[in-house]
Amino acid sequence: MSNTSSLSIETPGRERLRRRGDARRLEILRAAGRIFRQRGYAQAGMRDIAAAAEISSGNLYHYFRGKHEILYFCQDRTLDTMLQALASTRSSGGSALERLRQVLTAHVFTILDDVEGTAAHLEVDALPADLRTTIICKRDRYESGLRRLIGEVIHEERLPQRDPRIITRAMLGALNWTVRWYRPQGPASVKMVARELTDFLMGGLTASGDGGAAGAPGSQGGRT
Amino acid sequence: MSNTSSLSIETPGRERLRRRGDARRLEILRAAGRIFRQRGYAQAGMRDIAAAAEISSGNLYHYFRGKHEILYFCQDRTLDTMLQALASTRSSGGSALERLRQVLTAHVFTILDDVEGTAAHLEVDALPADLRTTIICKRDRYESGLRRLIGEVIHEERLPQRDPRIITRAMLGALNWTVRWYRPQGPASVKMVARELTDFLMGGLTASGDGGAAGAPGSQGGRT
DNA sequence: TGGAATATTGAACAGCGGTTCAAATGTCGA
DNA sequence: TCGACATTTGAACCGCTGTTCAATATTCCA
Repeated sequence: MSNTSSLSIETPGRERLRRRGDARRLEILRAAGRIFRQRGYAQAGMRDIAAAAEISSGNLYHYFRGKHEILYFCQDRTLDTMLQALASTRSSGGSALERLRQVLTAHVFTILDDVEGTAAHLEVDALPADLRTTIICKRDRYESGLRRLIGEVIHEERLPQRDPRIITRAMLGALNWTVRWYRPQGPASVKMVARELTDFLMGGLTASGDGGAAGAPGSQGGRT
Repeated sequence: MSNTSSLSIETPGRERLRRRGDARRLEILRAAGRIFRQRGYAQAGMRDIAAAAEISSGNLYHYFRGKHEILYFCQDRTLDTMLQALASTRSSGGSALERLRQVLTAHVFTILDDVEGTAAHLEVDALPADLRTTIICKRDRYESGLRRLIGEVIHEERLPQRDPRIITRAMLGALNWTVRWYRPQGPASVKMVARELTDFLMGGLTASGDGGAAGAPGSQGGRT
């Protein structure tokens, strides 16, 4: 966080200033996160972000090198939250099934929460190469942690072997997709959505291990 | 498709010309679809699309009113394919479970197929208002068709009641998310991905109807 | 209080990218 | 072959948007 080159001795005053700067920096990130979720990175203008943060557009550049960096820190913050949730369940001592449920629920909240929620971590492609590799690395850490957890569930519950990579991504897809359709004004609360989603992802639609008749491997309809 | 104002009588020659124009129009849409999937709508430039379609940038405007319209037709085509798949299973006479499996598989192919696949239908927000409403309407028709099918499955198989709207969107999320991670050069073929995904979505992770201990409604870790 | 460092502003800049356009070329029926 | 119409081109246009900058205001320590 502290990016100030520590050449000068930090007097108490300086310290307070820096703190105030960091606070403002966080406000900006929150505002940017909101705008990004509303319009997407490409559509969000610096002037929009500035307005949402209630400062002038030029002033943004006093806290960040540019739009890229704002996006970068948004993503970084979100991923940190998710990694933290992953880590905290690891020490919770529950069964793998319970821990997975906790992680999935936390994921929904991290994305959708109206105050702190961000979906910026979905726009990786918008980052320049150097920043992108850092983020992708962190994202992969989260994904592989989740994958390992899913692997544990499969092992503990003696479920039929499946490719955990694809299952992980299926879950991430279902979770991340919520930003595309969830609206706070809508009928469902974040809590309800998280509940229903995890229920579905954990339990699945059918009671049998294999989803019914393995129908029609041959192509049918449209252009399969 | 035929947008030519039908004031003039169509001579056989005109007809052939129009057909040739339509063929080119389709080539452009295919090329645009590829570019959109690679870079996303915002990052895709008209000059890129033109290059991919092997024509000059200015010439694009002889076939489409602008970038918006290209996206529009891409989305329209994709949705038509999906609606067709939905309709064709309806008359296939299989059980609801089988039909759902078919639709999910077809969905993956429609998105990921290397020749015809498009993911443009995910970028609804980029459209201007008038075009957007048309597309959203069609997309909703697909979604509600899928939702109905899922409802039938729940009813036929006597599964525990859940909110079909959220389940539908969970499935759509898992399916549509594939564009974010699937790479043709990667280890898995489209067929394998479709198979694993539908297996997961149909059968679910666990054998029991309710995914294990309903762990910890209380908040834990991170900022839930 | 004075002065140095920090914050803040809004106008100006720059270039990227969608679009337009006049001109050249190709196509087809008569 | 001629004329009408479709097709194609590439340069020029222009508005939008990220960014810069010089000037002004604010903050805080001595």
